[in-house]
Amino acid sequence: MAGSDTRRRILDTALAAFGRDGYAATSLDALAAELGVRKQTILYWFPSKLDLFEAVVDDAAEGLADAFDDAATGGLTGLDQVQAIVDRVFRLAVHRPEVLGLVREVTRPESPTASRLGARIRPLYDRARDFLMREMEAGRLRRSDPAMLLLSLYSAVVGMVTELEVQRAVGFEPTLRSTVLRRRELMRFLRAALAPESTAPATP
Amino acid sequence: MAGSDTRRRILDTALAAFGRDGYAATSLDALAAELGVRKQTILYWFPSKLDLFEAVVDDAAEGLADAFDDAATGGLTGLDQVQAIVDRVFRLAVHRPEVLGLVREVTRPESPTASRLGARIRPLYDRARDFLMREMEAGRLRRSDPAMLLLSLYSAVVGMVTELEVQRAVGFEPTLRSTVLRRRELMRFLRAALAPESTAPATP
DNA sequence: GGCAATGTCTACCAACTGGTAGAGAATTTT
DNA sequence: AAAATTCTCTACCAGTTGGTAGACATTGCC
Repeated sequence: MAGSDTRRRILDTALAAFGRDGYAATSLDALAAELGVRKQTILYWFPSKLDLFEAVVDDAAEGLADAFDDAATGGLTGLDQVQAIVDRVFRLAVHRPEVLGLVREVTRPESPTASRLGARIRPLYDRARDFLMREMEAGRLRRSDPAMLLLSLYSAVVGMVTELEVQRAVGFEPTLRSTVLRRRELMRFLRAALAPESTAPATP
Repeated sequence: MAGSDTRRRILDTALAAFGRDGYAATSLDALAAELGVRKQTILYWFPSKLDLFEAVVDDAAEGLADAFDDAATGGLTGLDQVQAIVDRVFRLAVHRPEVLGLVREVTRPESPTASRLGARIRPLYDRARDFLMREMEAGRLRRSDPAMLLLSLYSAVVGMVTELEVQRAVGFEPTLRSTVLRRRELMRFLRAALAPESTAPATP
């Protein structure tokens, strides 16, 4: 079964390439060269470039779902659960930045599979919303529109993480220490915004 | 001087296309077709595709700088100044989403001009950092690492705005009302994180 | 050993890519 | 009016793109 190993390798390498360079800028020839294989081998396993991309998206979505499951099986609640998920996403971002690059690529409205992502992400989204509603109901999170809040969370986390790239663009290389600091900063952000209203900071 | 009008039109259309589809997925032929002109006319004004892209980036950076200037000339301070800038960015995002799309494209590490953006954005960045430091010094903003905070702000705002796209991907069309709500939600976020420490919300 | 299935390859191809060379209008300068 | 400049065009081109057709090798099965 060396074959399905090839399939696996193609998926992994393609994920890295699509996540790094984007769909359009990734050519099958370049991909094949990176794999030490001919382009036609790729087309044997995936009938077209678009098919390959969709398979990669599905694969990545599965991986993301697993990561969330992993973070959600500790029986945590409220802010602790949120923190666990943020930690998990950060860890993912550190040793597999391509995955977030792919998310970024695929959420572009003109992406070849913008709608497909919708279907794949939807279950994750629904589960997260249910969690937030439950926690608000129980008074462990500040009450607000859970859908809106979720989008805020998503944008804060992904924004924070992908902006490692911006940091590079602005001119300084991100260090391990700065990454840790950033995660702490983000958690302060989230705690401030999510903690139940006990003592509201007065703003005239 | 119909010529420099052509140049202007090329810049505008190219900004839209690059911001919408990305650099690699935008072909000069398609661009020319959209402009009702031959590809060679584009290459007359900009010697190569990359030159065009750089010109577009410079143009957009200039526009962004103007927008910030516009928001910063009211003599506001502290959170009010932050709010004014956020409002301005949101307004930009609503009627010129391509600009933010371009920012997104250009902050990708493998972008053809990742480093160039650095140079163009740098002045904006420095100015903003100076402002934050001044306001922290004066006790009008909570004290923290200004560089880090700025990146957080950037990611929160851009994340929030570009995530209109994610919202579409997840399946529902963003309405005017939801956009307004989102901006309000973001400002709550920012106020919670930026307000000077008066009554710190207790978290055990 | 024969054979069928699986997997990778070579050889092509039409369409499209960014880019060059230079002709022909239109406008401005003299 | 002639000449020069500015602008857009037609005609190409070499390289790359995703994709097809089919030969060749390898494997497991009878």
